[in-house]
Amino acid sequence: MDKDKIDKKDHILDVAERVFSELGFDGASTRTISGEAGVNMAMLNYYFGSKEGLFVAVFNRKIVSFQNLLQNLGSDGSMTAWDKVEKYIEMYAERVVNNNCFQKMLYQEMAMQRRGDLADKISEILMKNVSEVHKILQDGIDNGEFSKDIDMEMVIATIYGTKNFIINAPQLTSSMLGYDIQNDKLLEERLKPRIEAYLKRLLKSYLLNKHDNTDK
Amino acid sequence: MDKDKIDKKDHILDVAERVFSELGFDGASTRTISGEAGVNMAMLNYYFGSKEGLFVAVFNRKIVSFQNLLQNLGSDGSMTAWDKVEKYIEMYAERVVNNNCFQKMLYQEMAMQRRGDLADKISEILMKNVSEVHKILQDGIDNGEFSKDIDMEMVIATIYGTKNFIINAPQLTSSMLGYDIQNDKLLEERLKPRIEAYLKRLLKSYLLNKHDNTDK
DNA sequence: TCTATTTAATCAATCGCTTGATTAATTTTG
DNA sequence: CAAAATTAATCAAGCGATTGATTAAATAGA
Repeated sequence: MDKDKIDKKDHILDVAERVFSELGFDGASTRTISGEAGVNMAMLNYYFGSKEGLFVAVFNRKIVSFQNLLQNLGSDGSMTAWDKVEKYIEMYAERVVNNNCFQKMLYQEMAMQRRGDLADKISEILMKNVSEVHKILQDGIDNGEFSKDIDMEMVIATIYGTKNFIINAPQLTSSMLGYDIQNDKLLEERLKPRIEAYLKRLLKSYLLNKHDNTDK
Repeated sequence: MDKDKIDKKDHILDVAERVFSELGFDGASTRTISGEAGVNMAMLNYYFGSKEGLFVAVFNRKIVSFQNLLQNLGSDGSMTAWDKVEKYIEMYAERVVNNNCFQKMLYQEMAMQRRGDLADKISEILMKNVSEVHKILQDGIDNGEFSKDIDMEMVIATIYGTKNFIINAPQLTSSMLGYDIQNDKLLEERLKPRIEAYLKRLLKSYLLNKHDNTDK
């Protein structure tokens, strides 16, 4: 049946997503992926053309949800800029829990920029999100909510970077925080609200604060 | 000659460090490393035992400079806690320029936590740095300089994460910032001072600021 | 409707290649 | 000469990819 076919491809993508993010592109062999998915090795090439094709397929499946996450938020006229930032932080913290496996793989692949076209494609997609946040921040500056001399690009780097660091260096951050962030329960109940509260307050004091010009 | 031997090993380590950080552990083959270093492949095993031994050797060579970077700073009684934070940010921004190649590899390896013992070793080393920063922040709280309810661990994640994000996703951040951060000149003249100024102000407003307790 | 034909899905087997590592022979050094 | 350093050649293992055969499903022809 058609439904079964789609399910099977989706199942492969699910497994591939997990294995890729656990072992990286190189570390994840097609044998491992097909083995864990319970399908013949040749099926990967049959469905996705190549190993890289499979990787791209995993990536593409996520793009849609990536795309429109911010769209509505940015164009919502009923919220203040700061409300939007808060809302974005909440959406982002949510992804920490749900998509961290995939995002880990994504930034791994981007970090070692082999297969340059793919890394470019990834960053091109992410730039759309960046642009949306950028727009929100710019609006906040324009309407006087935010300090006019904030470094918008660095703020974005902080939001993404803080989360990525915690997720991508789990041994270190688990040791730092005193609990295992690879444990889903602890991730949801402790880390997620903590990141959320922290980022809100950190950015609130930076964006809204009126800075004095006296440098020590 | 003894000097030549040491030079040769050091040359291999230089090349290995670069190739590892460009291609990752898996992507960097021993043939590539030995080829670019201009030595026979077997020399890597002759000198370092194995590929992983070579990686550890590259890592160990850096440890010493890692270790004592913060040591003096933390135990300096003549500085305020905030002065120490500023100084640390400056030291850290300096490393952005000088060691980003190595640090990239380091976080790559930690991210995909295969070869668990190695990743554990890396994070164990880094925890020493984390502890030093933690101590500085705690001192600041204790003497009333910093707000008592700051999230110290998250602050650390922000410092490391912001920089790592910029360095590890160069395509994305170059596109964001409008100039190529892989260009050493631009990295030194534009990115480094920018990160420095940004982190100082970001953390200053967070650490020193007195927050009101009204949540919208 | 029943059969014939085409298409899609799946498989085991294997191809050529690269990997990290090792060997044994050779060269250099002291 | 003996020890250390270096080399070319080779190893088994694992890789991604492809093959040709087999099965299941869909379609067409009577």
